[in-house]
Amino acid sequence: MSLSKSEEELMNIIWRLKKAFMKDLLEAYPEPKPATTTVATLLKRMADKGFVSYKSYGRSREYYPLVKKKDYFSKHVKGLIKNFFNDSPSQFASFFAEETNLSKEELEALRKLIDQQIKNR
Amino acid sequence: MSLSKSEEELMNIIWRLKKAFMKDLLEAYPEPKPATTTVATLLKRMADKGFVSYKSYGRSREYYPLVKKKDYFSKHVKGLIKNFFNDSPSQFASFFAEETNLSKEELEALRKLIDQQIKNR
DNA sequence: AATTTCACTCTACATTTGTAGAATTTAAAT
DNA sequence: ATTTAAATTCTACAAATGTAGAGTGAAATT
Repeated sequence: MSLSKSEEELMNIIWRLKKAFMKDLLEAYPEPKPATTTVATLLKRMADKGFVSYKSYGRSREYYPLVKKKDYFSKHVKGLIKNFFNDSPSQFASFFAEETNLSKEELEALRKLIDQQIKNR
Repeated sequence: MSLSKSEEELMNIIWRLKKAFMKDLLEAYPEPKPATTTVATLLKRMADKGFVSYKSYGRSREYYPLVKKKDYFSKHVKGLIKNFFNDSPSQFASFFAEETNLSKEELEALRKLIDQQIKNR
């Protein structure tokens, strides 16, 4: 089960805030903000799908993520790689290096990182 | 306008084959293959969305992509980066380098590529 | 020429998604 | 205690998606 577009948007807010009440979520939305009921519906669906949970405080709830952003994202990228790059991360990586417009600084930082990785093997 | 999950799957087949008649598409599908009419519906929707077109040969059509895989994919990754990494490709890159399990060889190949990129600036 | 086969169109329908009003609950404020 | 305000639930509904049967027309086969 995965999140839809607008659920994903909300999920991002929740990850960012770490935990939040309804009003925090609404505040965090950019204009034009959705109706409270819309967010409530999304939250319910996301809870059903197992992506968020909450702690009740009287009338209201403090929502928090059940899935780590890293994990969610990992799965995402893996899907992309599988679909578009014959399941080959390196094929993907080279595409990425060529196509994304990284600045010289960014590229150098990235190289440093890769060196680090190589050492760690 | 973007492609749905199953449209994307079909799109991948079309990219792979470069051009294809209905029967080629069906052949290319893994088991369990969808009904012809299902594929036809998807093709129609994809044509409406501007992702594929076709050349008619009598009773049947030869379909081909209107959008390059590279371009489609690019947009995809940009979206991901925007959503999950504050719009920072390098942040994404480092995540990628850390999380994806590239082999030493792959990492070295990737470094070579990055060096190339750095030179080209 | 008659029949079979294939691709396409039309129609259909269940599920998921995006969005939100109405009603309800309940805490907070007066 | 009464009113108000916020959060939740219920209900709804249009659009998008996944899937495919029925019907049609034309090409290929017999």
